[in-house]
Amino acid sequence: MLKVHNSLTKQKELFTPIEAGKVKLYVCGMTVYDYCHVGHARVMVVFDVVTRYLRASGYDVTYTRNITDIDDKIIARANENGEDIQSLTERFITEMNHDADALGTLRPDHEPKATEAMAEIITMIETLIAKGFAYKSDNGDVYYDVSQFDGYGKLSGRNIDELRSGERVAVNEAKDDPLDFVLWKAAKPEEPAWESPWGNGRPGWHIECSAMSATSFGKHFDIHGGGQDLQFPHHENEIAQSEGAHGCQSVNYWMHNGFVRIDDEKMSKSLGNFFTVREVIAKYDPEVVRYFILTSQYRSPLNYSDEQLDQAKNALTRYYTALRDVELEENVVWQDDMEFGSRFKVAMDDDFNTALALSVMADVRLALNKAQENQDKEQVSYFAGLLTSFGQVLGLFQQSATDFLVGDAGDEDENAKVESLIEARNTARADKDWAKADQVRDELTTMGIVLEDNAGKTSWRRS
RNA sequence: GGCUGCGUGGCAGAGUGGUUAUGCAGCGGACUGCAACUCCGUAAACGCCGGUUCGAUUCCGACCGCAGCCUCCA
Repeated sequence: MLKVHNSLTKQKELFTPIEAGKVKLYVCGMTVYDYCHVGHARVMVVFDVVTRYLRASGYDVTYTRNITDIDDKIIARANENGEDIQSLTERFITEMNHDADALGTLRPDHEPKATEAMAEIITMIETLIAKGFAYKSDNGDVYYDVSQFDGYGKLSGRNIDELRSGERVAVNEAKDDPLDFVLWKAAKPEEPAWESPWGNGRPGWHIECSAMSATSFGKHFDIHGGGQDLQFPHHENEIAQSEGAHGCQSVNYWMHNGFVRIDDEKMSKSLGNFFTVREVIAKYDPEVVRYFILTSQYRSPLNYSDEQLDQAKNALTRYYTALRDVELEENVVWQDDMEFGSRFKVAMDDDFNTALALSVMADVRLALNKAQENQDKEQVSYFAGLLTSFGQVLGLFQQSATDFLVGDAGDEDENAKVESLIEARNTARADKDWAKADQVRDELTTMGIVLEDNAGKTSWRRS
């Protein structure tokens, strides 16, 4: 029985889909004006695992993740670059896909773009105005009238009075109330604009998600996900829009993943303390990054550091070492495994507790290594199959052990050199010329090569 | 200031009212020519102070510390 932590109720709830066997999942994606950083990687990986696990649990999942391809920052960045907006956004969509693929995330089923949802956005704003939830102001902007929506604040756990007393609400003359938020922005000169009943302009940020999720799933869907920082105001506003326009509950389960931190501080663009995915995967195998993300429960903060990445790398190296040169049993179904499989299920059913699930995998690895020592071929291939079966759910072990340990993009010449040095060392060993053998090994160590002598065979990996 | 969450062994990170988390690192041993790999064993923790309880790291309260949101942010 899967339990999901629902931000709306602040507790874990039994997951029951609206339509039996089907899950409609919407996740807020990227604003495409820059490279993805590790925080974005976390959202992508977390909801990739959610999708994989729901599917493994027998649900037919439809996964929609939007792309914000028009907003203030995009316009600003395009101007800075002297670049066309569309060329900027297309460029970073390509880069995002590159990073997402490297991290081993499955593509969402739908990736709607804001600029391609203008008709739906405008229709929804018209509905909100018609129902008295929105008004056009003198400056041509259209605002949402927060006071008209009873449930405002129910997701982020605050009320209108509290918000009003907050010191940091910016004053904007055009609004009836400082808490009102923009649905449609009147065009300024030189800015991209779309025609609308309120004149040329472009949508506010929040409305696109309400429009696109409704287009994907209709008025009511199962899970809405995103980073914790979107809870307020973005998701709060989404609820106000969707429920205002449709007159019914929009989302059953809200899921928010925790932040990635650096030195106990949130990683964010505004603080400038972020690492992009591409700089990290230049140093570490992308799967190491993925493993690192899965070492903590998705709602907990995740502290980023080289030390943590090194730990993840060492752990993953041990898995791949166990899987190396093993003939694995195909089609092992982890759900059929009474011991490890059921423990894995308990872990994942408890709000996708990947940290606990990894500890089950560690036990499988131990069982695999022991079987290896006992030369029990059947057990070895079973546990190897089981391990990769778990790996399917977590998106791990998606490459060959050799590729991970040796590096698939390894330099051919260097690989040949390593092989010949190993051969020379083994000749020396056969002659019991230990000085020579050790000298060769030292040379390899200097090259960053680690040797492992096993059962008359020497394996190697890059350190 | 308001609201929310957190504080576990060297590091990371689960979990529980009374019994081993797990991983990385460490230590001892087996294996090895020596190592590495692997296995076996081992030590080490629940911020502080009260309360509830036969018993609390786990429940309750105060305190201290940290983080996040209240403004764009995954």
